Amino acid sequence: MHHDKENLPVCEHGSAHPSDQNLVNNINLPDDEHFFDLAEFFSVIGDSTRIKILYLLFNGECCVCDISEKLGMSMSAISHQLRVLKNSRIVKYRKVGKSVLYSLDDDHVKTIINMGVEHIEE
Amino acid sequence: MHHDKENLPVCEHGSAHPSDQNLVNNINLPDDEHFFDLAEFFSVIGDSTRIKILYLLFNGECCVCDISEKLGMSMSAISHQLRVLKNSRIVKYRKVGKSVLYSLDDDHVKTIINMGVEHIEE
DNA sequence: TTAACACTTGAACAATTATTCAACTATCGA
DNA sequence: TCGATAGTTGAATAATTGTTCAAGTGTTAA
Repeated sequence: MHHDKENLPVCEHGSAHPSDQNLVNNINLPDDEHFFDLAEFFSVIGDSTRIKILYLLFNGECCVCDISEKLGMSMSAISHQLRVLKNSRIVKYRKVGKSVLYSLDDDHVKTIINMGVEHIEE
Repeated sequence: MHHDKENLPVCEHGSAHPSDQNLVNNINLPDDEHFFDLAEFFSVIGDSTRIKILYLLFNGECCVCDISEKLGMSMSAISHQLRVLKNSRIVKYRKVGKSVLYSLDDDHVKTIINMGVEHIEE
């Protein structure tokens, strides 16, 4: 769809790959779905609002109202983002009276985000 | 800019927060810049094409041409994405003759991506 | 039952972004 | 020098996406 095989360049790997065994040609990639799912997971974390929400949830479960108040954003905006997090099974929820309490579904995410912090702080 | 404080709901935390010490109010958030940088880092990883490129680079340095060929995409598209990865200091490069060899700048990223794999595989 | 509250949802709009295309630089071999 | 190769870059386009707005659901207290 977005590419014509005939127009691809043919690299001769002159000085870069001196031997016959070209490393990159020996790699077989996992299927596209694997990369798509992986990219989707990281792009869900890759949003300021959603990272802030997760940061709040590091301290325990929290209702939509409190998150909204703390982040200074509308409940609608937060609710939309919580749905994205829920669909990726990063957060879960339970209903208590009028409130819906959200919490992390998995401690994994906390570890991954903390590694991200280490990277940007170099 | 995108929010009117007066319109925010005032949550009474009835059954959800029985005690006086409302947990969420005691959390003080890092500044926006911190979350912005963190989100940007994850969104750079959160793209199929860029994850594929990084996957190839897990095996060592590679020229733009080979990446382009292996992923079945134009050199221009790959070059654009390599720039994004370079700007986030996720990859580095060196020039050898006509080629430009890219490689991971940091083993950190490999670990983070592998943790992402663990998450999506549950 | 009524009103207020907590939250969700779909549509619309604005902003971001990935790829393509065309033009460009730089290096190498002849 | 000339042509071919490897790569970069800016503009344009199409697709995705975050927030707002308005209207909805369901629960609770009066």
